[in-house]
Amino acid sequence: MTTPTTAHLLVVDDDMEIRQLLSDYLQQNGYRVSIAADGTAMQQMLKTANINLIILDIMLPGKDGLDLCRELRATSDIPIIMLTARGDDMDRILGLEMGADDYLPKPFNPRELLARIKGVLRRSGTLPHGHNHEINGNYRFNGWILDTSRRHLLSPTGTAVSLSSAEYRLLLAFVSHANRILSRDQLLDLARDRSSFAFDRSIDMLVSRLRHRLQDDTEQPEMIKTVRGEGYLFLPSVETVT
Amino acid sequence: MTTPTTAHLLVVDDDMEIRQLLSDYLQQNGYRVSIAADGTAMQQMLKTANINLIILDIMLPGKDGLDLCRELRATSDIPIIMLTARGDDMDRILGLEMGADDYLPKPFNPRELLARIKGVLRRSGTLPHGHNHEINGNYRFNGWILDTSRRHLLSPTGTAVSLSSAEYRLLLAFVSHANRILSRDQLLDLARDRSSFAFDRSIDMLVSRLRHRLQDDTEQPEMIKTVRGEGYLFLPSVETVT
DNA sequence: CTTTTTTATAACACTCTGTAACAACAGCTG
DNA sequence: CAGCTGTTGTTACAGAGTGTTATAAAAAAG
Repeated sequence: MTTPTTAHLLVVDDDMEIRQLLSDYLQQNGYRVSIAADGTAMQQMLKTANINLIILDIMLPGKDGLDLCRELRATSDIPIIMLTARGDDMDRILGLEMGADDYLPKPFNPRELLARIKGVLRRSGTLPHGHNHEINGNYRFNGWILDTSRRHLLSPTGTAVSLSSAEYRLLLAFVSHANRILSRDQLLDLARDRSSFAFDRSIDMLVSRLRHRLQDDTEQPEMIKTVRGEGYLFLPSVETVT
Repeated sequence: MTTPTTAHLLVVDDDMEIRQLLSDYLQQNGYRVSIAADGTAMQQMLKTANINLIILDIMLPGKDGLDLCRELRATSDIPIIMLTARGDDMDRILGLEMGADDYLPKPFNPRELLARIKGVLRRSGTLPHGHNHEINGNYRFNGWILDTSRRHLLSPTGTAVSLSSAEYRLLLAFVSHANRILSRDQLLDLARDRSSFAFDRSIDMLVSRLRHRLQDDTEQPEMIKTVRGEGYLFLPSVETVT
């Protein structure tokens, strides 16, 4: 590898040998690498280090990788590459759309892992980690502009649309997690006031109000699509503007 | 279920009633089933029969299920599904660490047990399974376009056709496994909501609804053809578009 | 040709979602 | 402080989505 990189990876696998092997290999290729044996160790690591990408084995003792992946997605946009056993039920896993950014069946060629890591980091724009509400600037989608400094929405025709504070937080959650199915619980985590413990159906109401602001049709949505039994999906491709 | 299988299961449970109930139910669903009341009977059975999968109650007189599981793992790779009391996460964790392949809390829906059995057998490489979904991109067939990022369908004339979630998942299963006969069970695995354990006949209904969306004639199908006794076949050649 | 098996679909039951209406509450104004 | 305004969660109910049952039609078997 010619280009130096400073990305910090976290390898989560219960097999010590694999953990060490991957860690060594990735370090040789210029990455900073931390390791964790299970979900709790992973959460611990995420608190103390600024992780750019997680490599997550789907088979883990206790909570499995799918659960962890879903939980992570509730609060974070850190890219995830899932490792699965070959011959495993990949169809099912992919169908679940847990929000992993890529999948790699074991056993794999280490160079392929490297390629995927590069690809995922490139696609994610190597965003800084953390909760969602940190970007200072504007988001643009379908001609609309969400102004995060003024907490303000501009329609494609340029007129200002006022948003209540809950509507703003919800829209921010959507634009910063676009093209991914978000469950009601995840949306509550992302959009609600810390102090409130709302019934998760209250998100429906908020979505309805936000759709109305965006003049989005429920039946043929251009922006917020309902995925029955799973949650909501923000369709437009979102551009961050500074 | 209709697909024949020759897997040989061993049910280990000290409760005679449960043993008999499970045995009957699993046999009705095409499995060969043997039973054992405790660890010694289990070991005896393993010597005399070629068992493909063990369903093991964690609560047993004498040596309990965890011990048996660990002993088995010392000498054998036979897949194990553990049955335990609901809500006991400790058991689940211990079971998985001891090498169980899956875990099912009692009381359970018998169909869920069937689903787990199928899943474990497939993962263990005993049964074949299909290829992978593409994660991103669109599919084109007969002029139709399935847009996976927006989860909707465009007709040859360019009009948007809305699909329900289940219809979308079924169509995705078809286009990503085109020109292959897919059994009802396979389609259920690929298309069902992960929390539901439906009868395989419910696929018929879904196919019927999807055909209607695609304006496909049942008698002279251009897309979804029925293969009597085997399942369904997606006829068009599918092109993946990015 | 009759019987049996399998499939297509209508009808139904049940679940999930959209939203109107209302209640509770906060902030503002006079 | 009363009264107004806007926000936000809850309740209620209509309507859409989905699995099951029932039944007729089609295909295979006898």
